[in-house]
Amino acid sequence: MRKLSIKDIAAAAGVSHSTVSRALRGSPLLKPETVARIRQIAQEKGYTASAVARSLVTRRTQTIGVVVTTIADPFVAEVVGGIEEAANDRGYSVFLANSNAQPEREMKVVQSFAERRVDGIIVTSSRVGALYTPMLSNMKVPIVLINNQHPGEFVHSVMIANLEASRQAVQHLIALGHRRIGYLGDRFGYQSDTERFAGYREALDCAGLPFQPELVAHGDGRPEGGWAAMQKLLALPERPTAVFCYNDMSALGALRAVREAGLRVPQDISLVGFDDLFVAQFTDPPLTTVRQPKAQMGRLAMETLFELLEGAQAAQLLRVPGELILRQSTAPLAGHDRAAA
Amino acid sequence: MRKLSIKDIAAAAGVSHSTVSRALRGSPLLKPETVARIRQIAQEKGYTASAVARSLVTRRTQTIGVVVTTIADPFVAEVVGGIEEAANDRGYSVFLANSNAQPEREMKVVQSFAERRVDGIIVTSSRVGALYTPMLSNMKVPIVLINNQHPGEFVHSVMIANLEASRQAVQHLIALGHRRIGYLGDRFGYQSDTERFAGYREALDCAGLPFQPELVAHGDGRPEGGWAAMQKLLALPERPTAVFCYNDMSALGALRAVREAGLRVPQDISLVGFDDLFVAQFTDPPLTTVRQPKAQMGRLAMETLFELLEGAQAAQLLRVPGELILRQSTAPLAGHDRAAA
DNA sequence: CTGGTTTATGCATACGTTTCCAGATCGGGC
DNA sequence: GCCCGATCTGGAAACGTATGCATAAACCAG
Repeated sequence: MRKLSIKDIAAAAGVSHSTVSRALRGSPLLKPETVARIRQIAQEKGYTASAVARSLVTRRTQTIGVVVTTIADPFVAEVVGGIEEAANDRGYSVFLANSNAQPEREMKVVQSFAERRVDGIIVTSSRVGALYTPMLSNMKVPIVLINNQHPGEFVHSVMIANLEASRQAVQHLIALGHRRIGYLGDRFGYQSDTERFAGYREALDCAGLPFQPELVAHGDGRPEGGWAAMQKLLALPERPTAVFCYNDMSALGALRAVREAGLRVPQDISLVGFDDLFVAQFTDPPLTTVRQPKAQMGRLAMETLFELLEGAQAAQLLRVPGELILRQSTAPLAGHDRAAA
Repeated sequence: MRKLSIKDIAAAAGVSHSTVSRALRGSPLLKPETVARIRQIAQEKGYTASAVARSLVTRRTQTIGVVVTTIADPFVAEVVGGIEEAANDRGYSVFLANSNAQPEREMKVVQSFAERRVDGIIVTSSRVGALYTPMLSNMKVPIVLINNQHPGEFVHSVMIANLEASRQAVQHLIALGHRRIGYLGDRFGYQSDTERFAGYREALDCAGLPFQPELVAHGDGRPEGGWAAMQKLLALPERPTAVFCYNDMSALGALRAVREAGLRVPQDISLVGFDDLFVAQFTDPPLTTVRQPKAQMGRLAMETLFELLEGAQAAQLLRVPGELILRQSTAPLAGHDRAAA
């Protein structure tokens, strides 16, 4: 038994297939009773319209492609949740594809999106650099990047306000009396690392604290790298009393390194993360961190895409503020009277 | 400038559009040099075939729909990662949709999948019950369920071997000398809860331990519910010395409740979870739990779907084993000599 | 009753592919 | 030189929908 088409139900209703098409789309040209009758019949027969045939003629698929490094990353998953929700609200479906941070794979999935004629594309935390953009921009669909890791002005993007957020985080440490504050960054030179580092520097400058290069260490954005980087900082002749970590994943590793060294957080060392992953609430101690409004960033990206699809102007770059979440991994410097800070 | 079609490049090559179609698909009918020439031209002109037009005639979209409760759930995200990977390996794209555990929304997205003519559907942790299946089965596409929460034989599914895994987890506690072992379950009566509870009972029976109803409490599968349920258990005149939690999320709440009661895990109470979420490695103490091979379950579901798509028989029910991961939230019963167990 | 509007419907075409069938070209055996 | 088969290519129809245009029916004013 073939899937039924508009013609089958046209035959059943004794009208032309154009009439059926109009009835189902709710055209005002038709007599209301005709519309009702046809819909009734379609319903009874269990007819479901073919979006693919529709797309062929309308040249719109009501579909967007989302490429992520890996959906298993909790940060990414929440962003995608926001995207999907916003898309679904407007009748769009989303294609999801993992790039696994491999440029060639990212190209491949974007190619596949092009063949599927998605109306737009959202890319999160792309690590694909300059070679990337020409390809993206010569396909005719609008593209929005979320927390893009390589600077570039040509496309639309929504990003966390890295500099302000990290400045605020470090200022929090300074307010607690800390003077030797480490920065645990990412060794790959991504934009978010660069910007967060800049915020760290700014906070030091504002407080008149000297920048000490030996207090900077680089991980890989994951617990393992954070662990190794933290060990270096702990091995310093004069170790930092507080460390601002590039992201929560690094902070997890850092936390472990501190504990393994027989020290306590926050009594011996204060730790701040970035992202506010779910896990941050459940570490020991719960992690002070900068919250990124992940789902909202997803929604925002989707809404930007909608504006673009409607031919409207859209902001080239949307910066959303982070929020410092105070938990128990930060404490006043031992022997420091907070009021005196 | 319109997107170019097969005809545009046919004109450029001085052949018919049928020939172009064959060249691009790699038909053996064509002279190899013709194929090469046409591909060359298509390449130069930046042609990308339209999957939607193709789908219309082939009646295959090379597309599958995945419906999840919410992609923000880390468990789900990993499963979806496995699905996407397996799909992508074979040239399939995946539509992702959140149901937010609302039946009507789940219906809606499945409807939308039907319109898009997906070749198959995968549903994870569906909480939609019986009313659901007729609809699913009368659309003609194959469906596979992952960890379905309502029993039913009509469709294909892959599930974790709940009973065996939970029996093993509880036996671990028994081996540690525990005798008063609590079960912290889910109050919604899902299949996974039922089965895990059965495993708990079996383990008690095997060890000749009495089942004590007061040692069973129900949460909601999330930290809040686990927290509340654990408080009840702690308030017992004679509290359990170990608790097996239905899932890691509940265990997180339980952990917090224990700590708030001024007790220590595992010295005062041993705790076991289920799922092995990422967070389980980073709690204090790290959580002993049953690992579900999430990505693999996703792959398996996808592969089952492929078999179905090829018209092959496929197992109605695939059970994958869990794996007990020993961490630091379980310890021998205080004053108990393990060797004597 | 007639002619001109308005209203409701049907016809035909287009969207961009795939694929069946027919036709053209070519080489070779007789 | 002719015919046959093999090899390659083109023509045309089909997939299921949307929509511009033509047309039929109904209405109303004169």
